[in-house]
Amino acid sequence: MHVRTRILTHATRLFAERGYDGTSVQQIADAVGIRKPSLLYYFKSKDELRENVIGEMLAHWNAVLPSLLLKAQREERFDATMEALSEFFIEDPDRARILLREALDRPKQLETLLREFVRPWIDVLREQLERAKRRGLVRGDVDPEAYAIQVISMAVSGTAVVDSLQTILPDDPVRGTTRQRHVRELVRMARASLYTEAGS
Amino acid sequence: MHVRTRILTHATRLFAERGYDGTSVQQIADAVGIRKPSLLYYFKSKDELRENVIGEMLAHWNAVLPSLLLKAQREERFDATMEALSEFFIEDPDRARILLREALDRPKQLETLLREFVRPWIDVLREQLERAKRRGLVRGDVDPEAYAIQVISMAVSGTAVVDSLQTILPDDPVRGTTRQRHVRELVRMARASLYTEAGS
DNA sequence: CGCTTGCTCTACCACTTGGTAGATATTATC
DNA sequence: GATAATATCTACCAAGTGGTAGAGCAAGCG
Repeated sequence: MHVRTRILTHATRLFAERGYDGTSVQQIADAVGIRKPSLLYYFKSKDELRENVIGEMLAHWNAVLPSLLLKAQREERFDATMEALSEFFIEDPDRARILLREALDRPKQLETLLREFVRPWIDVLREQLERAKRRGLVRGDVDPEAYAIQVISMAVSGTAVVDSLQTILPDDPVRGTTRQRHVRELVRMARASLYTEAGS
Repeated sequence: MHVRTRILTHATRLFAERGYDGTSVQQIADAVGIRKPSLLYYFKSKDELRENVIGEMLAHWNAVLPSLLLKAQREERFDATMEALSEFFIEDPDRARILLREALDRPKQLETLLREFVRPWIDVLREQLERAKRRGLVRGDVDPEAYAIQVISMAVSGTAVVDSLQTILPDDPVRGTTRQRHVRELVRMARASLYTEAGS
């Protein structure tokens, strides 16, 4: 694996764990096993490194999501769309943590990214839901954009903070682990609040 | 207003906005209008200041929540319990932002605080829901703890990141502002996914 | 008055921060 | 083998970090 990639891997992990301001270039260099100026040879500033970490995540988003979402669209299963969206974060909690940190630290910049990378898919989902409403499959009082945001919120923040949840949502012999209980309830709520009797 | 209080106010605002690592003692002192050593006369380290900021929030939690929650309990309206919990954060977004930052930065410490300040109320809620399930008012497949966490997640993270949401959830002449749409959908989802036909 | 207590300040400290200059290797190309 | 491009290093920098020492000063009290 090339040095540049190794830097991105460790930077992603550390930014997710301690945040941008909580991580020094020195610590990242140490983790990779190189000197600080060597790191700054590949990324000429700490900020450029951060942009590339986010860029990598978004590239993966664009590579993975479309096929999942289009499949859900063909099958007219709207909750599957939401599951696919959530799966992206549940699969790697660091993605959720970095996204959440960006939302807190740089809300304006994040808005620009959301416009480009998330908005189009929300539009697709809205059209699906409006059609399904007319056929009586989906509740009439659903606000599609707000619904999508709430489900993604649950997936992102739940995934990001799962480490603090053990006390409140303990492992249970019949209900499963903290994470299993968490995801199962997310899916249950998303479905139950979306479909009419006819639609479910 | 006394100096100590003013320090706490500005520290809360700045920690919420830029995070603990992203805020220097100097910046807080500047905001208050005093010199750095004066600040450190009241709080003998930056970490002690952080602990007091969190302590203030938890004190307010303990002062405000119990009456709201017990009222909801007497009326047997479980969704009102969740609304009361959410209201605490929606009322002041800084609370949500600081809580979320603590969850990301210090998950283990937060777990201890949750055990003391949140767990008891979750237990109250669970008993309410189990009773209501037996009477057929609440869906049998609800996982009470997981449900509570999901609703709080939606309130906290939604409130914390509302500044990034304008693009995806724009103001709408008929549906209202971003925040109104967001809260309305939260309440709708919480209710719709909780009650049976008989219970709603 | 003299003395203490509470508060705010100036001046300073050791250390870390992000970043640069420039020498030195390593590798590929002719 | 000479040369050029790529990569990694040592040594350094100015600025900022959290924190301390201790002087000054005002108010309250005997």
